[in-house]
This record gives sequence, structure tokens and C-alpha cells, in this order.
Amino acid sequence: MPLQPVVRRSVPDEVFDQVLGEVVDGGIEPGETLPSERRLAEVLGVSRPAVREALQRMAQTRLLEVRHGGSTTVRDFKRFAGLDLLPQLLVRRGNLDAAVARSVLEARLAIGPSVAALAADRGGPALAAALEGTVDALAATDDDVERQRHALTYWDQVVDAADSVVFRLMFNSLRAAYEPALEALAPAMAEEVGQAGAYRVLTAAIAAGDPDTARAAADRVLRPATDSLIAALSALDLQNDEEKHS
Amino acid sequence: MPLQPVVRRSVPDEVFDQVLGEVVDGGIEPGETLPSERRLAEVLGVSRPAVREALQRMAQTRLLEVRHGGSTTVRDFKRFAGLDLLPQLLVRRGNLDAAVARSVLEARLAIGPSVAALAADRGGPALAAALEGTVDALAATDDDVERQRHALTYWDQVVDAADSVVFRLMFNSLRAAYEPALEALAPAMAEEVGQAGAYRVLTAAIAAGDPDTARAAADRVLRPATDSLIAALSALDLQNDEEKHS
DNA sequence: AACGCCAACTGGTCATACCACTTGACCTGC
DNA sequence: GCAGGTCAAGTGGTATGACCAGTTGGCGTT
Repeated sequence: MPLQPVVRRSVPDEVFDQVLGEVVDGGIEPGETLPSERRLAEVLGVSRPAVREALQRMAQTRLLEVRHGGSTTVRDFKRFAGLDLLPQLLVRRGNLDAAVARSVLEARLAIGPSVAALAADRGGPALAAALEGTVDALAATDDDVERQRHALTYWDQVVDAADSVVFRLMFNSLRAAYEPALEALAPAMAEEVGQAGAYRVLTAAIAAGDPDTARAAADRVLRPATDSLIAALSALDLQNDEEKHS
Repeated sequence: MPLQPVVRRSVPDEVFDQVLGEVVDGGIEPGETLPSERRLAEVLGVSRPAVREALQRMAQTRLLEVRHGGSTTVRDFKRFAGLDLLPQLLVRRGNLDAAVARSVLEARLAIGPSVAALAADRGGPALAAALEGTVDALAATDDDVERQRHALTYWDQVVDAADSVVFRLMFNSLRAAYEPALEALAPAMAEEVGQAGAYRVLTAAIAAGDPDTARAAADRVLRPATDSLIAALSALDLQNDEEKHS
């Protein structure tokens, strides 16, 4: 087995994860109050600053409402959590959540073509050369993990060219959720990143400054793997349901 | 003037904002190291735990890289920041950033129709009734602020029906950026939220379970205000440029 | 019964001490 | 001279205890 970097989990990290689990898995309903910081510190066997740091981080993502002098209440994460929570929802307790994964694929398919269209509209000649270089690199390797990285680089360049802060931030959030599982997903994504030709067509459309063609080409890059993965996820889901009922 | 709730800014909040400003405005380049926690505490005249809390919160949003024993370095927020940073980018130092606002409008126009299509595909009969009720409420008031709130509720219901975690989280993030400025934006959005008819067409398409029609109808709801606002922002931008050069 | 005060509890902040880790200079042995 | 190990200094990580500041609810007064 290949050597892995040791994971060093700090105390606040641990507390954060535990409280997050309670909130996300419904152990504490929205509107309920959390135990006081002192009490939590006592129960968890850690110092109050450690608890405090975890709760403040959670408050920053709008999952808690902390009131000076009053109690700390849990908010409805489905209504208030931002996209930065995606990594924690995508893989919970070490398992991939099929419904979340499906929605990631759907979002990718919905947004990618729009970004490509914007890039076609705004990208200059330098962009085309850069994209071609990335596709060349993608085509030059046989390793699926490497190919995925090149594909990520490719989309990174497209997003840059789209010159949209919002899409850039969305891309960053999605990448943060995706990258940790990149190696595990290599077989599943092999179909997509193996199609260098589709990327070349997209590159040509972007280089030509043709938004509509670029949109369609991006769809052709993303759709096949999206469809087959969603089908696979559905099958997995049915299977899990059967196991539960047996 | 109407009484306003007092804003209570905690010490870590203040530190967070200051450091964030340095990072976002380029006062500290990516890769550079931050002063040590003790040093920062001394310079800012606050305690180390306060500094620590601010830095940890910043690290959670991937804007800093904190290494135990080593130094804390600044990361490139353009590459790593998630969508949750949007509120702070949209309005910086009290001013609306035109480029960011434009990208919000673009993203809204690109994503809204896709979400509507998903909702049409997945929504049941209960959804149609709920949406109609919201449009009725929207049509029943003359106050632009109230109308905006109803429009938000409308989209909230659509996003719910789309049954997609990712789009839900994106919507939450966008709303978090949008709501604080809701009152200021009332005149700008009046054009859109005044068109109850367009919402009714969209509602009918969703109720009919027709994704393609819903997509087109959503586009018609969002596009007019999007186009005119982007035009207004461009004019504003040119004007600012002229002021700079004069 | 209504009001106002106050004690108890909550989060907010600070100072300080010590632990754990990284770094780089220095020193050793070859 | 240089590869190796050693160690001190500096960094972030954690804990403790104290006190400030705001909220809440009960209890007494009116």
C-alpha cells in the first residue's frame, strides 16, 4: 500500500465534525438550542476555547445562530448552508451520498455549457492556445487520474476566460468537493476524460468565438459520463433500498 | 429615519474583516506569510485567541493555509475561495462591485432556467398550487420590496422542487449575498418582479411538467431585468473609468 | 396585576502557561 | 568538506481561569 500523509485532526476540527454531524443528520432539529459552551466543553472533555472555535466556524457558515448572552440555536442547514458545505454533504461518514453526487453531476451538466458559452464570447487568442496545450497533455497520457487533472485544468482555464466571479467561486467549491475523491472516481470518469476529441471540438468552438456552438460542444463533452453515472447511482440506490428492506 | 438594529461587531469579526481585506485587496500576495498570531495580536491590540479565531475562520474558507509549527501563508482567493465568499466580494468597503454584480446576474440567468426545467420534471401537483399562491401574493402588492420577497419565495419553492442539493446550496449562497441589499435594489428589480404574468406562464409550464417550456419561460422572467441591469452596470463602469482618468 | 430590579446563566474577551511541531543553525563525525 | 544528527528558537495548538457583557426569568415591590 502506498504511504499516505498522516491526517492530523485538531481538537476544534473534531468538535466541528461532531456538532456538524448532529446538525446535518438531524440529531438536533432546527430551532433547538445547543448546550452552553461550558457544558459542551465538559461533555466533550476539551477546553472551552476549542469548543468556541468550532461553534464560531459553524456560525460563519450560517448553520448556527449565536447570541451574546442568550443561547446558541441550530438553523436549518437546508435553507441556510452555502455551497461550501458541499464537501461535507457529498461524503458523510466516509460514504458517498448518492443523491448529492447526482445533483453535482446535474449541476455540472447545466452550468458547464453556459460557462463555455461565456468563454467563447470573451476569450482571446491566448486562450485557444492554452486550451489546446491542455488537451494535448490530456491526450498524451494513459493514466486516468492524470487525465482527470488535465480535464480540471482545462475547465479551470475555461472558467477563467468566462470572466465571471460567481462561476469562478462555484467552480472552486465544486472542485473542493471533487478533488478529494478524484482517485476513487478515476474509473467512473475514464469515459469522459478519454474523449480528447470532444475536448478538441469544444476548444475549436471557443477559439472561434461561437457561444452557441461552444455550448453544444460542452454538452457533448459532459453529457455521456453524466448520464451513465446517474444511471449507475440510481441502480446503487435501488440496491441499497432493497438491502434495507430485507 | 427609521430606527436600525445596532450592529455589534465582535473583536474576531473585526480582525477577520481586516485580514480579509488585506488578502482580497492584494495587500498580501498569495504565498506570502502572515505575521505570527502573537505578533498580530500585539499589532492589533487584541488577545491571541481573538486573532486565532479569525485566522481559523479564514482558513476554513481556504483563504489561508495554517501549518502547525510553521508559518501561516496566504492562498490565492481567486483560485480557492468558495461561493460563500460572494457577499464579501459583492459589496466591499460599502460599495457594490460592478463586475461581481454583473456576474451574479449572468449566473442567475444561466442557472435559473435549468432549475426551472428540473422542477418541471420533478414537481408534483402540490408544487403548482404553492407557486400559484406565491404569484398571487406577488401580484397583490404594490410594494417593490414586498414583491422581491415574494419572488425570492417563488424561486425558493422552485429550487426545492428541483430536488438538487447543489442548486439548493447555490441558491442559499446567492440569497445570502442578495438579501442584505434587497431594499437598495428595489428600484432596479421593479421591472422584473412587476411582471406577474411572466411568473404565471412559468408556473403553468412547471405545473404541466414540461421542462423545455419551463426553461424558456424562466428565461423570459429573468432576461429583461438582467439585460437592462448589465447595461446600467456597464455605463456605470465607463463613467467610473472616466473619472479615474480625469 | 404591573412594574422594576437583580441574580443566574449565557456568550465575549483576555492573560498566561505549557505542549507539539517545524525550521534552520550549529556541531559532530566521517 | 560534507552528510548526519542535535538542539534552540519560533510557530501554531490547547488548556485554565478569570472577568466583562448581554439576556433571561423570577421575585419582590408597588
